[in-house]
Amino acid sequence: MKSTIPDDGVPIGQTAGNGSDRPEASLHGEILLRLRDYVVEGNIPEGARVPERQLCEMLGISRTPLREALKVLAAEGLIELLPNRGARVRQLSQRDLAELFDVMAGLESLAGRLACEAITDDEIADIERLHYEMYGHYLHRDMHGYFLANQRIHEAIVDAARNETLKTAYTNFAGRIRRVRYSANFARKRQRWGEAMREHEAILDALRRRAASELSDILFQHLRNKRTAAIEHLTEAPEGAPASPEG
Amino acid sequence: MKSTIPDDGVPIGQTAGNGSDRPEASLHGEILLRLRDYVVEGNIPEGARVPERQLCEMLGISRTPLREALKVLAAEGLIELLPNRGARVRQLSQRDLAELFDVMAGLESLAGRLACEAITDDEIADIERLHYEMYGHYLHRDMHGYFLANQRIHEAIVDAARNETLKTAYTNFAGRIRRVRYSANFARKRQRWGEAMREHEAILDALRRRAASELSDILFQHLRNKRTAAIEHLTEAPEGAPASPEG
DNA sequence: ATGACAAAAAATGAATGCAAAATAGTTGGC
DNA sequence: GCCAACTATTTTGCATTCATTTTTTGTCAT
Repeated sequence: MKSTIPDDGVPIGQTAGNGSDRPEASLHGEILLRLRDYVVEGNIPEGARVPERQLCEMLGISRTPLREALKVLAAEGLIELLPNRGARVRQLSQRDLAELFDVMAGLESLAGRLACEAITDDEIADIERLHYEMYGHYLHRDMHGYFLANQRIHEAIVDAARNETLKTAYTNFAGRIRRVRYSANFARKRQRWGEAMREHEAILDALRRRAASELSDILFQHLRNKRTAAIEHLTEAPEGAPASPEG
Repeated sequence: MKSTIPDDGVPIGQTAGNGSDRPEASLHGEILLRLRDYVVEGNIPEGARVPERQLCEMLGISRTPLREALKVLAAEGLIELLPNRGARVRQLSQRDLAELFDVMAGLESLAGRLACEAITDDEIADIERLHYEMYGHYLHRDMHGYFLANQRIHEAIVDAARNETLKTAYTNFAGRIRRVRYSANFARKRQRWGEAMREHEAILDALRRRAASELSDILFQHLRNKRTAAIEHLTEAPEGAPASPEG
């Protein structure tokens, strides 16, 4: 059965939709990137089993590099590896979600604190522009645009912290809750939107004054509120959630 | 100097000094734990190349599970994998160190904030006991005891945050700077010791009052001061530098 | 008909084998 | 005598193969 995978099947460079713009030499690295995206984007239902063989055929590689990639994804917290029972997409309990949001809040809070030490006026101006852009989306009730602008603002703050280690960790955690995060934003009632806008104004204000502790507080609270909204949302519509809390 | 290392060398179960108390079924998991400890404890000089073959013989396993473990350690940031050029123990630049300390500061700061929401009086009492124990070590100039008590206090705060995700991340980052962290504590001049004690008192005070934002600030500043001390220390005595490659 | 047991099938974990790349060692040219 | 190019050895990356473990399926007994 094995050799039925001809070379012409799916050569490595194919990277469907991925674009070959990412500089990754080794096969396992390539696989890692593709698999991570594949999982993060939600192509596999939560808790679903991920058969190695099937993925191998899909990616056109042997099991060795795939298993290496799986180990890394497990270390990142995206999937879990049950001994002798294969890989499953990690299912986030409500508790897990709450924890992740809090950690994200802590990281952004830290980013804000550090940003106050290093941010330039130009960077603040950039964030202001994003803020007004977001405000425009808010007025037009453009949910998607608002979401993107919002994300870019938070990214800009993390960038301004000038801490690659922080940014890497932030990106990692963000990946874990990406799906939920997005759908959680849809959960925003009008009222919460308004609150969020006011919070963002406060963020900008503190940033302009380089008030580190204050900004840290505001950012944490801002993310905390998002967390609440997200969890309420999932409680109401437990789409991918495990109905029975396991702990 | 070919391999010529007979099979009778070191069977897997040997786990010298490790003790088999850790519940890890799979071989690669066992390997991962042992390798991580091995690296964290500084058995391999920074920046040194780590040939797979050699590690395999040392651990008595084949390359496959070892390579899986290496990939995970690379994802954790302990080592780095150069394409086609093997694994090296990651060498932390001063910048990396500064970044890591800041992230640790952010995580502890977050831990303190969260702890204020959930900590019990008993837990605070525990921390108080640790504090007085630490004070005793301080008075007796017992550096090692002080270091351990100090570490336990910070751990207790992280535990009190009741956030497993945070704890995992904290442990991971702590592992990356463990060596430096320890030697950095030796760097403490008398004066810094006194300061640290006062900071710890402030931490306890804020914790008793459940003053989340305040505690968050104090913890961040406390770690920031440690960071400064550590980096100054390394600047004066760059011990871990790659004086002589392993050849 | 249902449950338990057993054998077959499939999947996972680890080892080995092979091709390509890198490093070391050597030779040849200037 | 020194540097460059070429060859040999080592090392890495991936595929394949082997050995367990799990899961499924089929049979039998109650």
